[in-house]
Amino acid sequence: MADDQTGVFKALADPTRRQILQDLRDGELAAGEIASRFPISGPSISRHLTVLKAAGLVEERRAANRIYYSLVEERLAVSLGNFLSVVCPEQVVMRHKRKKPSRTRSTP
Amino acid sequence: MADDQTGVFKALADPTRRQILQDLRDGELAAGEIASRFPISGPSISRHLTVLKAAGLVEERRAANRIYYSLVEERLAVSLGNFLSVVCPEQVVMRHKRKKPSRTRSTP
DNA sequence: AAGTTATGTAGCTCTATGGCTAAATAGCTA
DNA sequence: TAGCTATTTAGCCATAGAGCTACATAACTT
Repeated sequence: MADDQTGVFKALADPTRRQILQDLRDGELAAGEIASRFPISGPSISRHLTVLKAAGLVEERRAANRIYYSLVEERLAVSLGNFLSVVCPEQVVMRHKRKKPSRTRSTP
Repeated sequence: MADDQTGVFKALADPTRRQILQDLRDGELAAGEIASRFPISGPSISRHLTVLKAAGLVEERRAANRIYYSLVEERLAVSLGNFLSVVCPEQVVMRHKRKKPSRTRSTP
């Protein structure tokens, strides 16, 4: 994909893909489970998942027969957050999430 | 455009349009001034501006011969912010901007 | 091994997108 | 009015995008 940011925004430009991300908010789902939520064909969903994966917005985990997809929240937050902070820094605040806290204290 | 959100995300999917928004961050610019910053033709820029305007991300002001475009910051912040707050609410915080404070007190 | 389920890949079609040039419009300026 | 500048509109082309069906893979289940 062109640059990194373009990959993310292009991925988000499709309503089906945005809905997939939203569906993944509550936890991972197998490809088929995702497909069953939409009126379009399995292969089409498969391609949407490929696009999301290429953009780094989802990850896959293979187990048995299935392929489970899950949201990469930080990727999404960082991409959009970066753009927002450049174009309208006054209106949105990124909540910084430590990548690796030096010593894990009480991480709820 | 499909729904509102799709209009915004599709508009943002193009790097030239994102750069235009970024250029407008420092204040309004005439169409020609914008065009002169890119290696592509005037008419192409004009169409990009039409897309941004349709998405509600820029506004135009006509003065004399010129058409000045300016950023609609809130539109951008609210669209992306809404989506982010649905998909990964933990990571980004919208800074609420009062539309019309009933009585302006000490707004920190 | 054979069959079944879960997904992805190939290849086709149609529409949308983005770039270009040429021409139209709008509004100054002389 | 004639002409100049700024910008958009029209129309063309090439590429990308999204949907579909048919087929190929992968991995379980008998």
